[in-house]
Amino acid sequence: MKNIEEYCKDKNIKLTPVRHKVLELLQNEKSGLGAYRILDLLREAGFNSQPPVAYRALDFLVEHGFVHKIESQNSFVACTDPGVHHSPVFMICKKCESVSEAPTFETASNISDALMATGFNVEQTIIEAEGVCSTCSEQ
Amino acid sequence: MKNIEEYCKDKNIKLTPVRHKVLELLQNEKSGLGAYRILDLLREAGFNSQPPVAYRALDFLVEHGFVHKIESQNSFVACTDPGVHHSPVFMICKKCESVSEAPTFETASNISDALMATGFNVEQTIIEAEGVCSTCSEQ
DNA sequence: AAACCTCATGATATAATATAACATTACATA
DNA sequence: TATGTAATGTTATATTATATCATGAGGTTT
Repeated sequence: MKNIEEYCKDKNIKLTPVRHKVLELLQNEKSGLGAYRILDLLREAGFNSQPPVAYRALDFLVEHGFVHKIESQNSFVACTDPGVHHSPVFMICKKCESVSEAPTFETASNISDALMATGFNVEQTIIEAEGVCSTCSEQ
Repeated sequence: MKNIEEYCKDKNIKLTPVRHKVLELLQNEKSGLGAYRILDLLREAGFNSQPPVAYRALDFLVEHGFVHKIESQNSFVACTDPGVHHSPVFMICKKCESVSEAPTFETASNISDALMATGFNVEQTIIEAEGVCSTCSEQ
């Protein structure tokens, strides 16, 4: 969080209270949070709680790479490596519902390369793996 | 389609009229279709048009691998290789909106392997690439 | 044939996710 | 001060998806 605050100050990006709060909420969660769950938590924290409030904050955070959207869940998670451009790969545990970002693999960019070779010009990849995390597997 | 019809007959899977129609609609489209767009098309074709009708048909088709869901669009596309178990990789063109299924790459299963190596037990992968297709790139 | 089971469909309502549109405020700076 | 830009407030509505209970269609058992 400190890093992000500095990054924003440096780049003159406005991490306003509501944006800061949403980011904080996401950083405190291992699972993805839906926009309306975030909205509830904002309300509890004393913020205005109309849907656009949450969606705007999320748009901002996603746009700046501080948060990722998990497409298969319509949920959001904090980025574990903000500021560094990357193609995230997510591991979604169906037992404990944790969502974790895999350390960047060559294989992620290999997919892009393979698709590029077919003539398709990749701009962004969405990669989400569903399964059981190591902790849950051990039990 | 013929193949799927035979496959269903063989396995005693019921490809009812509404399911058949939804599959046909998707096979005639290069883009993904949303459930409510499908619903409209069903209505035009004289079918009952309440939401559960479309969702049930889609659930069935997805379950049997005849159709895939495009998570980043909440849309659906016909599978280009039905009956064969695979981890699809989609290429989504943001110009012409076409969605095409990439020929199966080693790299898709490499991702699984790499994640498995970290202890995460992959059961399913969702891989969607956004960009510009070869046809649109040439223009 | 009657009773029964299972799966599919019909029908209504509502939940969950997301955005459009326009008004207002806050702050930087010309 | 006034003017521009970005952020926030506010209301309404669009879009996507599911819960629930009723009805029907087709086999299977007795």
